Amino acid sequence: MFTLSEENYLKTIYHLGLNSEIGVSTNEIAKKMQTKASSVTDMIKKLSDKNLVVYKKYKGVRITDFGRNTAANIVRKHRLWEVFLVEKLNFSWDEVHEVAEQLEHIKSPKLINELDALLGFPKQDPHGDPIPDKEGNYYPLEKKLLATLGLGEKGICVGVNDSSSSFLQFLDKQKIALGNEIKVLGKEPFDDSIQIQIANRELSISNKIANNLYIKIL
Amino acid sequence: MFTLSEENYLKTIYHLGLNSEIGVSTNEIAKKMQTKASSVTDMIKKLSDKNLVVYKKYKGVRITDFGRNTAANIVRKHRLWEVFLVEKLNFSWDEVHEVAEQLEHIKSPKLINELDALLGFPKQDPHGDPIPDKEGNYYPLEKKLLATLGLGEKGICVGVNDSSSSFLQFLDKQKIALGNEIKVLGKEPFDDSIQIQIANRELSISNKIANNLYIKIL
DNA sequence: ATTAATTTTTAGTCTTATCTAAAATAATAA
DNA sequence: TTATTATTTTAGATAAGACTAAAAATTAAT
Repeated sequence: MFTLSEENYLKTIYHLGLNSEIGVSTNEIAKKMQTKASSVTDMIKKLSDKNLVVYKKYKGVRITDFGRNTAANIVRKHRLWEVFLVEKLNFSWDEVHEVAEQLEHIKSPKLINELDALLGFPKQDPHGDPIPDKEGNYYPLEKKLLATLGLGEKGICVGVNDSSSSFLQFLDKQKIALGNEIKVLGKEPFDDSIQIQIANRELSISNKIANNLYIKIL
Repeated sequence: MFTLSEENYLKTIYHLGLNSEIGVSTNEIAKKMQTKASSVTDMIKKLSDKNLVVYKKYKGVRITDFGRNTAANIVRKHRLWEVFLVEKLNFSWDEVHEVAEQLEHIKSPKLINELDALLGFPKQDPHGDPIPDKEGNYYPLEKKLLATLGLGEKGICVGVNDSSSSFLQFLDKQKIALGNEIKVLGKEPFDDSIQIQIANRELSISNKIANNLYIKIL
């Protein structure tokens, strides 16, 4: 199978390539992985030898169908473990990532299928991100950034764009959780802040926050 | 912290040293780890540098208090994961070892403490082996090998000596499980087999089996 | 108490995954 | 279009963990 390092590089290439038609550049990968471009070139060759990516010198990499499938399976494991940690082990949503980064590399098909069943076959992780099925397919929710909603629009909080601890902890402090209903009461042109109603409270939300919260329109 | 390899060597040294006063030999470790004596010597030096073992050239190693504590913590994780796999994920007791070997290296104190709570703070793993507490202490059950019981003696099946898949699958097939009450009906001098009563059935058990089943005397 | 056999260690090599520095290629600007 | 800048690759080095073969130390046997 694949080494820890190979899996981590593949996952990064998978995420970086999701919304782009062209290849993923060496520097992009290096930045995301906090490593050097030369290390990336080395690893890319290994991934290419294993048919996980297609590599053309100086032209970046593109993931293959096999690679995409393999990566989606790692993402599936990561997100299922995140659900487990929150639902069964009382982790908060800002604590799960680091541990899931370790757990996603455990090799046992039975383990992950049984875990899926134990959790009731969840479709989203604690941050609202979709969990791929066994075939690597997933169905992203229809969602918009809070910042793009118009005055008076209503929706349900379904995910975050930024999963950093500081952002998630901010949401906890403001008692904003996935599933909450939100209505836009006002938009302030001066600083692009937004006034919202959430669970019978009124809050003023900065533009930065509004650009990192996903809403499903009702 | 410690690498995967360091943890695996330490665990082996811990287990090999449990019932002996003298040091553990290089060859013993190599045999158990399925590796070469020279690799063991290399690793022993690393463990010694990290104060996990005391090493004297040609004299084998002894684990330190710090090493014993570290090893017991890995064993604690291994056995808690085994309980989880059996109790929550429908693994059978012959399937758990391989996966637990991976899971035992996950680093997260919160994870293991919450897992312990989720499982109801179990004291034994699915094979009847004791689970060390956070301080590395554990309390082995008073137990005897079935082969050593006298005629008419009764007890409860509390553990296995051999955890190989083939032995565990044999027990499953014979419907012998931990917790079952067993009574010795007869002992056959010719082949040292034993006649037992278990859950209203009578069985003839070979000496080899009887030497791998632990019984708590009633 | 030497010799022989076994165990353990050392020395040197290999692979994986990293890095730095330099060379090669591609992209951009004058 | 040529020169400059940025990106990417290559070459060579390093560290961890493993191996083989040979040397050294210990143990066993005559």
